[in-house]
Amino acid sequence: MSDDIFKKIISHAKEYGFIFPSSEIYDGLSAVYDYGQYGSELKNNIRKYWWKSMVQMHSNIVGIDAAIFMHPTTWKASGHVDAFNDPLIDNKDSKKRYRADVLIEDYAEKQFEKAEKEIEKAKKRFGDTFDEALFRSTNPRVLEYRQKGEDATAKMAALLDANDLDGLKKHIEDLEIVCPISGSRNWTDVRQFNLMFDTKIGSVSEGAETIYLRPETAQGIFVNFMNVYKTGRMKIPFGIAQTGKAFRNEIVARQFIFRMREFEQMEMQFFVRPGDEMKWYESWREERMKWHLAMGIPAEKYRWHKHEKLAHYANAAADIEFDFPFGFKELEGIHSRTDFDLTAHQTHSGKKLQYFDPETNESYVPYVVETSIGLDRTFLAVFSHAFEEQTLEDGSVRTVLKIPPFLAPIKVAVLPLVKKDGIPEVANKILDDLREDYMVQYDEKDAIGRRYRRQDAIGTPFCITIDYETLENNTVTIRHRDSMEQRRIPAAELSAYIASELKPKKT
RNA sequence: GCGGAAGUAGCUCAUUUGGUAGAGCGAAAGCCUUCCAAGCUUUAGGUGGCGGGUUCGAGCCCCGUCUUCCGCUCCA
Repeated sequence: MSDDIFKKIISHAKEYGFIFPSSEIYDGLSAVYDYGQYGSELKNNIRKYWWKSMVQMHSNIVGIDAAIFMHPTTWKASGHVDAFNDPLIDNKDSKKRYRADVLIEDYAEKQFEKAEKEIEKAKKRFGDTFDEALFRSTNPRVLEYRQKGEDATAKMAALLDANDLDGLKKHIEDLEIVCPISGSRNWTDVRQFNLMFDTKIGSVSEGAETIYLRPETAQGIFVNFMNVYKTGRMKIPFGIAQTGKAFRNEIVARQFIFRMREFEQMEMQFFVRPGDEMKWYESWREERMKWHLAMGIPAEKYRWHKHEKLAHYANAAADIEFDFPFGFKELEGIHSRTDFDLTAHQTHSGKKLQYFDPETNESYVPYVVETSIGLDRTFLAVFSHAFEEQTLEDGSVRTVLKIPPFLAPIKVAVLPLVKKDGIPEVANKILDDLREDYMVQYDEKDAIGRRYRRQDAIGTPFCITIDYETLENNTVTIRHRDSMEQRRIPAAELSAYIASELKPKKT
């Protein structure tokens, strides 16, 4: 059902110039897409809406545009080099994939549990006279289990450090670890999945250094913290915002533009005094949800998802999920990142990344509350929610994109009712007047009803029609996309009227 | 990456057992029209994903490959 709608949405996106598969004439490139003539407009408008809300509307937030290439140490400090390098292994019978290190850790955990069980059993047997500490340190069974577990993880750590994947596989086989699903020991080789893209910097290939395409934009903000703080006369609390491309070599990339290898993030890192972070975390959660709702999309399409298991850098995290055609999925994350990143960069760079607080007369590494939203995902949220096939009273079907007017790629279509009697000339005059302020389109081909439908299909909120009455009193009709209703207004008032209709909703 | 399904015009699809491709919508040019798709004329657009094999002959059968879609571990 919704699968069907999703397919229609993808087709529509292509057919009307919103999104094309990348390099399609060469059969495309998996999980990479291009934005077409209307798609890039919509995407730009969403980005502008975000930038205005975050930067222009906050006197204590500034924007930057950091490079995609960054010094390789950045990613050691951020934890991405380690966290994004997973050794994976498949069980050939169950077809399940596991992280090799997790399998071994689970095995070790099992050994520890066995040791605890021995202790429990002994407790029951000896009753009150039981000396747990003595038993724990002397019982051969307990010691053996604990030793097994510790050996397993110690050896694993050594193998991981040496990047010895064959050794890791042998280790799993030696420990006789079985797949929890199939129960078999029929394992594939261990393979390393590096989720960061790398490339070489330097024109000569020897001596060239491996660098990564950033997997998140946030680090470009952290490494510029001192620059912005010093040159921008910033006082805590303050934020730094940035939009830009990020790259992840996802193992599976799916669901149209929802998960792409190359995607665009809109992030804001908000620097606060340590201890204040929960207050700001709550406040930004509220503010970000308002931003979504101000697009006029109903609240029931959104929900919160609180993280139980936190990433290595966070002490609180929640996601805004959106009801996509394939279900509720993450759209934006609001994370309290503590001082993890700045402290890590301070350690790795040897440079002080601290804020001097004149009120308390002391320096500290600020805490960070991050808002991080996927631009492509927001695009998909807006687009998929806007897509509608309406059955009208006469039984005809109207395909319409109910994109929030202020985000629509084309704001106004100017349509002469007929192609004669000087009407196109008047229409072109009006078109030129509006072009200065709005993305406009002119169409004189085919019956008027068909032209309306064409504009509906690309989400144009307003169609202006010039008719014979225009020639008499210089008034035109303006048709609203969603209601299909028209009103007649003087041509001179058009620009002001449209401007007032294009404001985002206040919440 | 593994398993399953599928790749024919911009989109949705047809071509019944192999005989060298069609429709609807869409697009373009024009005609007709004073306000909500489907009026008329004309036109463009496909090396049937790509490569190989079987055959007198392959969109259809076989193999390989690429891509997409649906499930699994990662994530914005």
